[in-house]
Amino acid sequence: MKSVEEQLAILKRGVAEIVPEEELRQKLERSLKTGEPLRVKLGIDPTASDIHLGFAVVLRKLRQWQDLGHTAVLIIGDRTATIGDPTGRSETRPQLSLDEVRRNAETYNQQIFRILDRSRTEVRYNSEWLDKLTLSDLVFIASQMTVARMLERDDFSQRFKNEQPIALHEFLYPLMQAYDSVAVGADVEMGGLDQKFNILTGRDIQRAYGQEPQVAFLMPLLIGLDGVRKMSKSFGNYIGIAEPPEEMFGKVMRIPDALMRQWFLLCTDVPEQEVDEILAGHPMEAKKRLAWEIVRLYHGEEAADRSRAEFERVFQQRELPSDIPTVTVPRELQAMPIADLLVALELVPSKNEAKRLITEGAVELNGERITDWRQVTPVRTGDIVRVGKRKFAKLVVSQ
RNA sequence: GGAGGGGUGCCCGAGCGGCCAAAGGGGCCAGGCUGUAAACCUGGUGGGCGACAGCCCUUCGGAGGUUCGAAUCCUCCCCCCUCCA
Repeated sequence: MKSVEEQLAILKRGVAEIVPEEELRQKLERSLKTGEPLRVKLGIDPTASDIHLGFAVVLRKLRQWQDLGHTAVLIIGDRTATIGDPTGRSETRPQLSLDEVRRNAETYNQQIFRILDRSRTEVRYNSEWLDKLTLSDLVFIASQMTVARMLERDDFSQRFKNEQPIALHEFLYPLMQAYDSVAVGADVEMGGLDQKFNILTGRDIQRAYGQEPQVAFLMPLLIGLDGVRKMSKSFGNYIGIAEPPEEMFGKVMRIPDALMRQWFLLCTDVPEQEVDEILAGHPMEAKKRLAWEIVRLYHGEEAADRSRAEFERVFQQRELPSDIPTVTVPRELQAMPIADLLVALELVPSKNEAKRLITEGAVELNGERITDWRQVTPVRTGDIVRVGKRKFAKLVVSQ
């Protein structure tokens, strides 16, 4: 086992906050002495099915804990998801049914172990203990928290100020998450910076149950593709870890330059010093390296090389992608106004949209811009249609 | 339970009888410029028909009603917020 200092050095890379850091050191020391691994908790509510790079930041950190010999306690919040985490929300979260949650959890499980080490992960569902709580348990837990503290939270106070409704059950969420820590006896709880309140509440509730409080281990929130807001499915500014390599590469290339440093530190294993060297060079080269590193992590080196070559071909050399999806054109549609053709082939959602795009010069047939949506050009097998920057289709006329 | 305010397009928000498919902003899409970055400039942003004009259909919480005509007025219902209890 590595020394406490070595462990801390690894763990602290990219971290946002450790509260309180001194307690973490003590726990690590004790663990080293007794040989007893720390129990590092991570709670996830399977509210969506895909895991994105932002969440991967926390997962990757948890993986580091595992590699240092500690135990990851992964809590699937099947019960808490039916409450809905109010963190950062400007409105009440939809409450999911237990069924939906379990279905999402399936997908999660498949993706999550692309990052975590399955053999060193203890997976628990929190309905296991939350559903056993009695009313008097709940009253006891709730009595540990005050309304004032709850309302201090930025998300709640914002909503209160903006006259947005806050449902009473939303107050229960942090308390239940906190009780999870009691149930599994967590030494450390991981989470994004936005989880600070919830995780600190865990300390209070653990204390109330006579347990040693956990340490809050908080990772920064990864900024999403828009360069402004945190990466999140609901903002649509994310990259899923299961996305195809080329897609991933292309999306990384579209992030604002200013994000590169954070992304390098949080999404790759490139040593900090090397990151600085990379960033000192041409920004585009740096970004390609970033994209390459990320793709490699989830799809392997070969896929990373391929994506890079593809990117350079299509967007820098402006050549056609090597792999263009084919679309079958029924024979009778072979000669019809181009706008209708685009709709019929489902390359655009409506004819108005097709007209718009054509008028704007976004549509090309075999490399030639089409400007009149009424144009009737009989298409042949092998013709290439391009819509906008990134949408290509190879036509195949059916016999 | 009482009093008041409010529900508008993906989001915020103006409109309060016709000129409203609905100002303005954000987001998004496209074009330009580039490093497919950002910033910036331009245009677009319900659907359908059409020769750029123009026409038709669906939309302003829900259901009815008044009117030649309603997002705008009336009735009932649903939901949200504030204050008092």
